[in-house]
Amino acid sequence: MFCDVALPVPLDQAFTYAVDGVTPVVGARVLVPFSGQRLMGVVLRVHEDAPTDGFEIKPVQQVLDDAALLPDELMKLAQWIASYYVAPLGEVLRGMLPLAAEVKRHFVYSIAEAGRKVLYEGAAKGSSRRSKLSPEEQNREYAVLNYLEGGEQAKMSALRSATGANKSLLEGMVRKKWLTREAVAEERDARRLEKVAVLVTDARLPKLNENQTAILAELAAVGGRMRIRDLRQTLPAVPESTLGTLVKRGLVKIEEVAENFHMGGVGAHGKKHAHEHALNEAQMEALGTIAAAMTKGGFAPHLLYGVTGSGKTTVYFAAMQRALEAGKSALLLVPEIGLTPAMTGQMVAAFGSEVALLHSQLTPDERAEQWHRIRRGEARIVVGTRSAVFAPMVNLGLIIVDEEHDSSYKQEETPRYHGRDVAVMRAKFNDATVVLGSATPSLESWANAEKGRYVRVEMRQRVADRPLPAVELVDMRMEFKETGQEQIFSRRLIEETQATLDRGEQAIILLNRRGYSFVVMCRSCGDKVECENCAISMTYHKPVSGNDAIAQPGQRLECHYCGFRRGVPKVCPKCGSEHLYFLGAGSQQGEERLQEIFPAARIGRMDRDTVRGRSDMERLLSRLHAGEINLLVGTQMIAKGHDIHGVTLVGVVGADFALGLPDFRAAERVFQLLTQVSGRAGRGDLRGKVLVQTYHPDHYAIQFASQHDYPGFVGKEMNYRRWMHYPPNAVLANVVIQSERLEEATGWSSTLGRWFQQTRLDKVRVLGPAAAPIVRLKRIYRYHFVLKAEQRQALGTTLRAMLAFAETQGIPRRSLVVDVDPVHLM
DNA sequence: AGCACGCCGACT
DNA sequence: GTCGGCGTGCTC
Repeated sequence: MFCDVALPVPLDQAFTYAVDGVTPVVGARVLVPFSGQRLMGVVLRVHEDAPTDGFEIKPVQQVLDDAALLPDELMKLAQWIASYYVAPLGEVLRGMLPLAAEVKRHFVYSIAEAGRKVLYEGAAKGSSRRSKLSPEEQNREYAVLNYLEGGEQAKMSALRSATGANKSLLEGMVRKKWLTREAVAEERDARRLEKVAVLVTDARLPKLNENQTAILAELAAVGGRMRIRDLRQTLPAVPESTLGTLVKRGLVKIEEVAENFHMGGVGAHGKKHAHEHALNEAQMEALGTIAAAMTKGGFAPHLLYGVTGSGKTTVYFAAMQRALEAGKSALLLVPEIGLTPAMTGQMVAAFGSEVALLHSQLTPDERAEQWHRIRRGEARIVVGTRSAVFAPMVNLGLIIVDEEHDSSYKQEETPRYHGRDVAVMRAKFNDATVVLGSATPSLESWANAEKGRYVRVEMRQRVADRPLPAVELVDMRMEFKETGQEQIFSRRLIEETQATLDRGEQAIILLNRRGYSFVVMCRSCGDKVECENCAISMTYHKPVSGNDAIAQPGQRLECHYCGFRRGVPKVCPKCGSEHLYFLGAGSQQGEERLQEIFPAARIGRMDRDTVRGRSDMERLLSRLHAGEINLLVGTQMIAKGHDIHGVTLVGVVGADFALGLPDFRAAERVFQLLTQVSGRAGRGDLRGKVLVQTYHPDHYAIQFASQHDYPGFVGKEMNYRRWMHYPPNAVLANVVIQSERLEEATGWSSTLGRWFQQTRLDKVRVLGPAAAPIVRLKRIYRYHFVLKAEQRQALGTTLRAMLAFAETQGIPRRSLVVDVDPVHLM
């Protein structure tokens, strides 16, 4: 018997192993030897076709699961992703399994012939005397040989604690052939165990003392079993030994079970049981459509277009509740869990222990634990970020993708999948209902609804008939003409902010750049201070003292792409001039200016420098809710779904700079950002107002956003996309050729360019090669092609052919990044 | 990717 | 003769 195994290596193929022992099933994990390593892979096929090629067939070392760990539909989904995104299946599967934590990989060492010789013939002879190693290290080597003399294998950690040997010492001994080394990998159960006291029901009750009775009564009261930890808390007066006595007398037994997940750090605050709130008419209608689809069963994709404040979340809750009532499970995808603590808090409040949270801040153990809870059917409501789309749901009935337009659903490393699109495919494989929700749907989803592929559900009104905020545009060109100077904040914005604060209301101001100044420029040569590793201007971060800003880089210039930091140069690094000046205001400078303008305001800042984790976000938001902050400045983080009732003014500064970027999605991005941030205003009883400072007041993205006219925007933007053959009216792939050596990157690019020209491509247009918009990133030079096709199939065929050709040219696979449906072309 | 293997130059 | 640093090529 043989089995084909997908391994987490960047190779587009499966590997065949012999099975001599337990035969694994498809979807089970196996441990196999691979190029001197031991890797965990997933079985794709079990068969009896002896491979014909001349390679050696190694045996499977261990079968880790006796049943398929990945259900059939997830295996299918993995195959689809591998094919659609042109990614190695093994890497796709690795991304699906959280179980990396459960396989420990390490080396074991044992003594070899030469090592014994050294040991027996003594220190005086042989090469060791001439060794460069210090006497101390030589002694360690002997200690290692001594330790292993009996012929046992030992792990590095054991050798380290016994002899003080480190890795390089052991590796050196392997090279001298004193030791042999073998890769091992073993499974471990990532779940923590905890002890549970279980009442033995059929035991005859002997005479008991008070404490013993108390324990038995407590156990009986809660149904016969209880965690020992809880028991101790409930009966603090009863000594610990009493339980032991009961066990000895056969009245209670102790079981070890996998510990239940502890909801660390998520307060179950927020509106309790939001799903029970009365829905308004539009919400009822939306719920009705979704629920009907669930009842009917089968694949049913929906686009829920609801303006900001229309109460989409409430509909999600109610729909998930319906799924539970129908005995199904439901999956809610959100862009970033840490940024919407209210949503997760409400989920936990509403569904309690049925909820599992999956997000990037879980440790591998916690992730594995959640995964198993879901797989066992204990958690039927799952809330998570992108990769939660692979949660091993039991009886999945509903998938909701909140803020489906959000670009954080796109994974920017292999496999470069889009969480929203995978969610739709998953729903298809699972015969489930899928709901894509947004106030600003992506053009792709909108087009799918127009074509009738998705059912469109609309909620055009805010809850409680609150009006959408009035939007006023401030023409910054006029502002400059009239004031004669370049200021961050216009007179109108200052005036309105003052009025808002005077009324005792709150204002938030979006300043969509981090740091203090995002460009340091030389007046003499015009060059900007660039990162050493990237073709990117460095951002100036002003040091602050004392206040609540958290992340303060020690060096003041920072590259936002690779993290490189340096001091502010005294003179221009290129021409030596002393005339360096700082351009462009970021959120940090915005905060400083606002404090100058409004000395009495209680200002908070929300950006990646002040918000690192969920707790920072929660603290800022609760201060805002409590009114401790009445003026909040921040980057687009502030636009994400927060429901702050006291905010009546939203200011937008410099959000339109993106319109100047060479990016076909620029208008869409700006429209989304303006709409989302405007949606933060007027969510309470008071009417909201939005002031947008812009240099492009006539641009359609700005105009339609100011009129809250999504359909108008889409109409215009769709024309442009059609005209230019951009998605959703064409399919796109970005192919980046990268190398640390410029000559390689350009050489390979022109090789591929020639191939594209010579090959008669079927209905695929190739643009390039050209320098990527960021031509150097983290020391790597980048060139790219953009491929456009009418038909997706033609695109896939071309990409695969290109990869095959690249292989014949000796272009390493990892130097080619294939991005299907890219969200940006950087 | 990650590992083995081999070649080279430096050092003893 | 030994050691460590890379470039290359392969992985069932």
